[in-house]
Amino acid sequence: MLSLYNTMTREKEEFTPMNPPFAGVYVCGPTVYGHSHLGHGKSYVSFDVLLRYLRYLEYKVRYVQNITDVGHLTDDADAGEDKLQKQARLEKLEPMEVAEKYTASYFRDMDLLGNLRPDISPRASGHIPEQIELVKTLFEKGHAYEAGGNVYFDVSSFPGYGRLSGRTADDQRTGTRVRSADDKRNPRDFALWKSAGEDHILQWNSPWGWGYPGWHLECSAMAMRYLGETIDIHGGGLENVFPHHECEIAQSTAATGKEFVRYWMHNNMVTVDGRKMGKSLGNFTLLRDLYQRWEPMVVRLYILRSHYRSPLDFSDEGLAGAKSGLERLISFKSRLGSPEKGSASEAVLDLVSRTETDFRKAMDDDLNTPGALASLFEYVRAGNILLEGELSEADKHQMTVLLDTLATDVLGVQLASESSGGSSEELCRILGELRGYLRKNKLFQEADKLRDDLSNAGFSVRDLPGGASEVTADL
RNA sequence: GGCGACGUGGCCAAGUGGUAAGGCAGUGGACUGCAAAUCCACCAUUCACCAGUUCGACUCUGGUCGUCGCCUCCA
Repeated sequence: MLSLYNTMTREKEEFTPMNPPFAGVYVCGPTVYGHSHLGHGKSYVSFDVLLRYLRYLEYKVRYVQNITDVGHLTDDADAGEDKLQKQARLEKLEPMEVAEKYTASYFRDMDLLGNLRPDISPRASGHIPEQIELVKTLFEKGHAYEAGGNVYFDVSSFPGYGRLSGRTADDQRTGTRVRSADDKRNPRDFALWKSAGEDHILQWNSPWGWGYPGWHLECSAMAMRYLGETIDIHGGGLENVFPHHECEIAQSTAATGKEFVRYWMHNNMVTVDGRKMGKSLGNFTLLRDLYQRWEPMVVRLYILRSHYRSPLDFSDEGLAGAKSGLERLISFKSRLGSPEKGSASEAVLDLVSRTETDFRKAMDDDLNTPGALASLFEYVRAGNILLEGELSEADKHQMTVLLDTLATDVLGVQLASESSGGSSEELCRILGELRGYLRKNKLFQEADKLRDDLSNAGFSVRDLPGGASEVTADL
């Protein structure tokens, strides 16, 4: 039974969707004004694993993840320039060109990391009518007011405000670091709709004049549009608990009178030397840069080696460890080969079922991926021992199926060495034969030179029992 | 100041009442023409520190120290 840590209750709770087998998942997506960094990677890998595991458990999941292309301001939620517009100015592009550019970049980086595409990736700018409707509803129900062309949510009208983040009314040092907009009745009130000046390119007409939606609004509007008024799981980064998710709860619940989200999930940060990796500190590493030095699957495994609710401290040592681990998994997979299906032996059946049980036990416990990986590595060792002896094709097939299911389908760790696909695979075979021939004829000097040359070119050589050699591309 | 999280071997990281998973690195051995891969063995009497509860605590309670996050935008 899968249990998930719910930020709202601060407890692990058994997960049961509202309408099984269907499950609705909404995850806060990126604001597309820059390339993705490792922090985005950790976040979206974490939720990708959630999705994959839910599907493995045979839930019919609809996964919605927004693309924020409007309304996210550079300062606090009520002031400053639109991030897209600012980036557009810097790059001398249209704001929507910026959005397209970085949306494409985001998907490219996530595809490489092995994240499945969301079922729906709604753009905030494409859902302005839904957002306006939501504001109208809040108006009608007495939760919103207009001031100076702006529309604000009246936090005092919603008693549940602060429950998710544990913040009560007087907690915040308002007015010190946050300069409140003058026309708000209460500093805690947040913008639903902002009136736009002439210099604001991204604007739409509304009952309150030309303007643009507040940042928090889009997630409520789009989540409810595609997943209904109550959604099963809503995920996002820890830093969004307050104010973003708190505001989402307020505006959604106030509008519908129904519970907005049943399980709130938040993933922890990537840190660098113990400090949060983030745009403001400027200490972020772009995924596209990381990929120059490490295979995307190494990065994915690196992320999976820590729990999603723990911080992940960025280090080359960690990445190197992940790389060795990935090589071990790949090597095991390649030892198994591509065997024919059949009926497996009891020993293998036993190992397979034991592994799957351990794996599921870890995953059921709030997606404990380090524990799940441990079960996989134990499986690899046991499997390697079995491979030393006689194994039937059916046995190998059974073991391959399990490895593919757990490592690749559920954890999303691709074990095929794609870089050596196609014609280079053929070349590797020929070079392997050559080394085997040289060794058989005791031409060790030549054989070793071939190995060294291949090594320098990024290929590994492995001599197999029986005199043949195998050449594979390094990660 | 308020809210919250965390502190486990050289590094990373599970475990939350019954006496420390797993990975990486390292050491020794088997195998090998030599390597690599693989396998075997070794690698925390101890879980920041101090009290307390308990037959028993890494695990519960209280305190101390340390680190970090949120309270402005950030996954």
